[in-house]
Parts: sequence; C-alpha cells; structure tokens
Amino acid sequence: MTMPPEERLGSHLKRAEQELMAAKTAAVRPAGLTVPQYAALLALSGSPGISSAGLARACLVTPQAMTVLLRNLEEAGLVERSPHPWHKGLLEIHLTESGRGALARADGRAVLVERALAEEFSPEERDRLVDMLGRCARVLSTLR
Amino acid sequence: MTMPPEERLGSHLKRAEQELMAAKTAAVRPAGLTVPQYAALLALSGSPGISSAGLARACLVTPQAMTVLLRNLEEAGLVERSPHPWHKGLLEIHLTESGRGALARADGRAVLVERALAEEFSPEERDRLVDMLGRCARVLSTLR
DNA sequence: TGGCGACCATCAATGCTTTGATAGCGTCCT
DNA sequence: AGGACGCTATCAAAGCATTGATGGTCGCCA
Repeated sequence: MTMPPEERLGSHLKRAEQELMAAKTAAVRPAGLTVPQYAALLALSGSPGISSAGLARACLVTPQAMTVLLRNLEEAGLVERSPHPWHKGLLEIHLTESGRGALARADGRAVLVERALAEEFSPEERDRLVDMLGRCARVLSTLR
Repeated sequence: MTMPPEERLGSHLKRAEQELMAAKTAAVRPAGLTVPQYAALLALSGSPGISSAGLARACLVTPQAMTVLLRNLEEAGLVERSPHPWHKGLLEIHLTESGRGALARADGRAVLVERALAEEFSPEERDRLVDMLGRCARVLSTLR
C-alpha cells in the first residue's frame, strides 16, 4: 500500500530469521528434535531443576507454550518432572540420560550452523550486526 | 554446551524478529487480522486474481499453510475465490470490500511500526543492516 | 490469623506452519 | 495418442504459539 516490501526492514529481518529456522530445523532434526525443543533442552542443561515457568522465560515463550513442549519431551523420555521438595505444586525438571544424548547430538550440528553464520562476517561486522539487532529489539519493544 | 547464547548470532536475530512479530501482531490486531493474514492481504492487493500457490510463494510459506490461512480469510469474508476462466481446478483470489477495509486499517498501523524501526537507524546504517541480513539469509540458505 | 497479591501449572480454543499423501488438470515430448 | 512431468489444490497429523480463564500454593503484612 504505502510502503514497498524492500523498504521494510521487517521484511529483511523476517527473511533472515526464516532461513535461520530452516537451517536449524534441518540441523536438529536428525536428533529427533524440533528447534524449540532443542532450545528448551539447552536451557535446561544450564539450569537443572528449573521450573516450567522459568524455562519459558529463558526461552522467551509463554508458560502455556512451554507446558505443551515439555509434555512432548516428557512423553519422548527426554526430560523428567519431579515434585519440588517443599513447595507443593511446583515441579522440578531434569534432563534424562536420553535427553542429554539427544541434546549433544543436536547441539553439535546446531553449532555448525551458528559457526557458518558467524564466519560470514568479520569480527567488527559481527559486533555491528549484534548492536543493530539489539537496537531493533529495543525500539520495537517500546512500541508494545 | 559448546557455545554461549550471546555469541550466537542466531539468538540476536531471533530476539529481534520476535519483537518485530509482537509489535506487528499488536499493530494489526485492532483490524481483526493476524500478521500472516495481513501479509497475504497485502500481497493480494498487489496481485489481484493470483492463485493460492502464487500467494504462498509471495509470502514465503508453503501452499498448505496458505490454504488454511485463506480458508480463515474466506470465512471472515475478506477474500473471495472464483474458478479460473479456462483452467479448471485453478482458483482466482480477490479481495472483498471488507477485505480492502481491514487491510487499509491494518496497514496504517503496520507502517507505523516499520517507520519507528527505520527511524532508529541512519540511512547508511539501514543499508548496512539490510546488506548484512541478506548475507545471513544467503549463507543460511546454502546450508539447507 | 486472615487476606491479598504474586507466581506456578494447566485446560481450552484458535491459528500458523510443517511434512506427507492424494488427486485433477495442462503441457510437452516421444 | 499416450505418457511423463509439473503445477494446483486439498486432506490429515503433529508441533508451536497465542489469548483467556481456572485453581492451587506461598509469602508478606495488616
């Protein structure tokens, strides 16, 4: 209507992110994982025993989305949930052995994608890109 | 595991895109549209009579995703589908009056988001950002 | 102690997206 | 003419994500 797509920064941003998702999806798929599942397992490995809500915050999704995701992971035997020692109603989440294996397999290939992406740029360019992306996120979040 | 999140360009890219989606979702919601619906209506307004498959290509989604999306738009009375004059089985898609109205309302607010984003950067920065995002998409697509 | 507010977990409805499979129609080439 | 190939459209199943609503638990504080 009033603004051509090539002028919309959002179009370019979306396109890049779409390719990123496609590449990562292909990377983690052989491990039997989806990208969100991989992200959750990765966060979980860094914070064992974290709650579902905490994991949701770490992965930048809603608690509801994480509930669904965790149910799938639990049914696949990749994570376990156990009641919190003194806080009734809370659940601690832990990786299973099988979960650790799947994460390791997925991570190896996912890191290759990140490395290929990083190697496209010089260190100065990387810094500039990270800075600009951060500014995008900041200005957009103020609009919300 | 082997690579901290802050070093992963993908994390920053994803974060920025997530904020973009949130801002756009909030922008087009008052018009009763979702972001993908808005994108489809926008593409449709530029190519009246385009097929579902063509629209899917224009929006960078699969034909199946577009079928679902169009069904919702058709049920909402925002688009119409009519059989192709001589090619049986093909369907031409057109905006309805109501669809044009919703698009106009959504577009006005969506453009504000794009403008706020654009104004965060100088023209030189914008060019650099677009260039770098294009390089991201290119290198990632070769991995696929 | 009683209550209020914050947080956690979960159900339900809706929508987008993907992969996989099926089926019709056209075009081009043998 | 017949057949292969390609494009279109659609169904089905599964996962991810959102909003909205519910019910349970803790902790602080009047």
